[in-house]
Amino acid sequence: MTPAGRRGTSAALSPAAVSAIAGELRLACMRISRRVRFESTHEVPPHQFSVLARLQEAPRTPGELAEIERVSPPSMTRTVAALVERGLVARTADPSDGRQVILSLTPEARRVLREIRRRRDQWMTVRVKSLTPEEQDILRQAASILSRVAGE
Amino acid sequence: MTPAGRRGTSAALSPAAVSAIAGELRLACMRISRRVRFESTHEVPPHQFSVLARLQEAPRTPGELAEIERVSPPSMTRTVAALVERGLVARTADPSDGRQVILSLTPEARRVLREIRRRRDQWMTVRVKSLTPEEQDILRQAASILSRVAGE
DNA sequence: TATTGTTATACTCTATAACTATA
DNA sequence: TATAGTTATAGAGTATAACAATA
Repeated sequence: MTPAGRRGTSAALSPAAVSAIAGELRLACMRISRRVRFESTHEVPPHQFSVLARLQEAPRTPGELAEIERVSPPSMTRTVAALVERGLVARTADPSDGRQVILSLTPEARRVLREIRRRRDQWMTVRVKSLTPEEQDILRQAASILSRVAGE
Repeated sequence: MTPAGRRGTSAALSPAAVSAIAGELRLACMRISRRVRFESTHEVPPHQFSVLARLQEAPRTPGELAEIERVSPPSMTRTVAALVERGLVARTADPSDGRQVILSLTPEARRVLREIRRRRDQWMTVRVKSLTPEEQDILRQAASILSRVAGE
């Protein structure tokens, strides 16, 4: 009866133990995030990257982007203008509503996004590679749990 | 011979598998970090929080802080001025070198830091609590591995 | 008249260059 | 003369308020 681990079933952890795990995980995630951001921040500033990522999911209007990114419409106008200027975002008129503008990624933007993500993943890949197979296996299982936690 | 997991020993993962795990972990960490930051960002802006955290490690001069935070000395002057104004940082003259200034946290700053960290940890604690004991156990093991990865 | 988006203006954080005080 | 820190000034990003075009 080990305290936990290596078994198909585990005893429930004490609230204090859960808090300790949560605190350590939280801090580790924030540190990793900072390191990764620092690694790839020289191509596109964070707020521009965030908008590009949203537009990769689907074309959107400036108003939608402002709401999603929790930023004011004038700020989004400015950010979008910078991205259009850089040739990363294309503007097209909405055929059914003349007030709206449809924003979408250019091929160049898709290339830039791929490159940034590749570099970010590489930072983490190098570190996971250096772990033992047992540690890698724990992280394999943790990855799907943390994805679920992050997505909630 | 299971592909991986539940055993004391694991087979080495393929490079592609390692990359996939790293990518998923990286993304999850960044999402969690963003959520946590959003949760507690209303007390002190990020750059001020970062300086307070550095000063909690040890009292430092403005120049040291500027170098650590990779920011220009004038920017640090400004950030420090705001923190002094808010009563979170105290300035004392260096007795051995009249050009330098020693910055340290006030008791109020320690209280604010505790409160911010408490709220951040709480966000994560709530989510870890909702997992099964088996999942919690995986995260318990993952936490120490990720801490090591983050600290490198 | 309401909605979408932009322009006008101001505040904050960042930077580089110039300046003051001390070593 | 070199170093620590501040002040002067300018460049992004954010915001609110006012405006133009369309529904």
